[in-house]
Amino acid sequence: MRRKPKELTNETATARLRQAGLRPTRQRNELAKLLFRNGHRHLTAEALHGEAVAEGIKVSLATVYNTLHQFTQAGLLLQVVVDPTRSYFDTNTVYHQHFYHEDEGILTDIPGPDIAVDGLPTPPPGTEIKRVDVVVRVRKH
Amino acid sequence: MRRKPKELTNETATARLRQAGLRPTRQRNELAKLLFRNGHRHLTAEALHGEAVAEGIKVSLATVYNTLHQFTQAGLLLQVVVDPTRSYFDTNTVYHQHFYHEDEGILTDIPGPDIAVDGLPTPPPGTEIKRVDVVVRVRKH
DNA sequence: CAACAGTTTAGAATTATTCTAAATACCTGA
DNA sequence: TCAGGTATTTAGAATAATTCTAAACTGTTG
Ligand SMILES: [Mn+2]
Ligand SMILES: [Mn+2]
Ligand SMILES: [Zn+2]
Ligand SMILES: [Zn+2]
Repeated sequence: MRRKPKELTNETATARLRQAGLRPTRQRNELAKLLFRNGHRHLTAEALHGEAVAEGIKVSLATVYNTLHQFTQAGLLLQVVVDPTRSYFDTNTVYHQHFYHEDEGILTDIPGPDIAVDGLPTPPPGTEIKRVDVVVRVRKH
Repeated sequence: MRRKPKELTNETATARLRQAGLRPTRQRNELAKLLFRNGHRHLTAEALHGEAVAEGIKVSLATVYNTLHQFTQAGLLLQVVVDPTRSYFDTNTVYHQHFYHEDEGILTDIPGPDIAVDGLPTPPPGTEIKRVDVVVRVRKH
């Protein structure tokens, strides 16, 4: 049972960008390939930039930030807030929740059936719920 | 049914600091009085500093940061992470969850019986759950 | 009250992130 | 195919929250 390294071809990446309404540039293609090549990922802008540089992809940090935000707006990514010092982006855009490993600064998806949040009250008048985030903070013991 | 303005006396503040193992200085006393004078509060370092200055209390922003962290370590405050651009501190230290009003950048406690999170899996081996945070993000509609 | 450790502070430093505005790359219509 | 226009990229400056430094000050204790 080998995990197939679901490499994105340039064409697939381009198509995905187009249908998200984003012009497929070299940088966006490359970043999309890094982001979506294999399973779900949780990473920071710095981390993605480092990865790109390590693979010889020429892209500036500003573009990585721009791209992550554009992908987020387009629904290709989700931004996750767990640490006051940095932002994480999640390639898994279906509803799910997270473990945050405080020692290592690593986010992982909570597996299994979805977490249920019971006892949610009506939101304050004039407001609507946009999203419910659950973060389970764990530590090595 | 008037809400009594539960002002903290200097003595009460001092006592609270002592039993938290913190030396009761003028700045810590004043900040404690602002923080704990009336109901629960959710505020940023900048906000608390602004409030202090507005009331004529002489204290530097660095001290506000120091104090908020010391109070947090001592268990008098809880830090809440909901916005990647700033940290909130909560004077309500019993287990509870939050609404985050994204438009206004305001945190409020979720009232009523505690939220129940069902379906939490066992944490990854070698780790223990430190805290479960639920943030209900709301927006004006 | 002396003396020391703990605390405060101004200002510099750090870090993540955003902004600017100039150069470059896509895309479309001719 | 290509010119022209717009979107994108980028280096570097700017911003903003927060932390650090090291010198001055203050609470505590004997
Ligand atoms: Mn921050
Ligand atoms: Mn930040
Ligand atoms: Zn995830
Ligand atoms: Zn609260």
